Amino acid sequence: MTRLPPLRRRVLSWYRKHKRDLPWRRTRDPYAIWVSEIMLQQTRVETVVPFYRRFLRRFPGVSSLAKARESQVLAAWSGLGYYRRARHLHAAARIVVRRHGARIPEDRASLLALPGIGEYTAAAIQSIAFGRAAAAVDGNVIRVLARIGGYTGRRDSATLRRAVTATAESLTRGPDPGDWTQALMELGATTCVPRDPLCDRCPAARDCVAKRRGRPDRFPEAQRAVLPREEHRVVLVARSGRRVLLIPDDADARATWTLPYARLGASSSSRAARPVLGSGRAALGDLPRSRTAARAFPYPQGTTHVRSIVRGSRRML
DNA sequence: CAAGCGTGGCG
DNA sequence: TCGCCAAGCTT
Repeated sequence: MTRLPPLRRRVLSWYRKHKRDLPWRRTRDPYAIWVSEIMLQQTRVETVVPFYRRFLRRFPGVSSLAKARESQVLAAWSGLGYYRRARHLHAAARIVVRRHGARIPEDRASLLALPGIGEYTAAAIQSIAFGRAAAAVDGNVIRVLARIGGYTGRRDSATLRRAVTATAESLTRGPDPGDWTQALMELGATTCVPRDPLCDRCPAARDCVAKRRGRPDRFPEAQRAVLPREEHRVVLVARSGRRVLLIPDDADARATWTLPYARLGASSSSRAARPVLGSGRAALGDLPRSRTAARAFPYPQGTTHVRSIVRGSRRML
């Protein structure tokens, strides 16, 4: 483990040379960094960028976000997915205004108390926005450190997570905690990628146990496969222009409803044609602007139908 | 702690 | 076309 500090230095200098120019790397505003971290949960950088720009234009600070109606926040989030993140972010903004005088808290406990902020996001905000040493362990970090350390176990196993977290915590100590947090994730996102990692340009190649053993792509072990499942229900569909209203026949207030794109023969690329319809008793949303989306949407202008809809979900094998 | 949550990209 | 996965959190 005496080799870890040189490893940290090499990865940091690699990051400064190769990091992507991303909008949230051009600010030190904790609110903006918070928004970026929430959007980036389970979502790729390239997907987030346009949403991040629009969202910050629409809600430039925590106070404007807190003042907005939830429906406005959801509208700005529409198309990004995982809509609970938007509800949590909005609720958290109101808490920050009320309880913290509209300043993003710096300490771990206060951050964790905000809806939508877990261990990873709290540590990411602490290090990136406030320069505090905190180990942000996300999927990238698990993969990168599992490979470097040669740790076995599945990506979501408690054992692997513990081993990685211990290593990550020992590595946080040192200069520039925020850059370090981002460096490790950047390495995972661009070089130490899940399949076919680019070891010949990796600053940690000489430290990497998985590479030494061969087949670094085998770390961490594969996740279990999942099966899709469909539920068919009856809903009322009303459309006016690009506005769409869904009223399900029963009130599962927590479900997010979309229309049955799969039955239209839609390919994965036109899954984007699904209107985002929020959740609850009645769900209101907009059709995407693209021509493909308009073609894939079978409900004519100005009419009302009763159709079946699909709720996609996942189940372990 | 497993399940559920949206969407897009890749081989 | 299909399966897997991606800057996780909540219940």
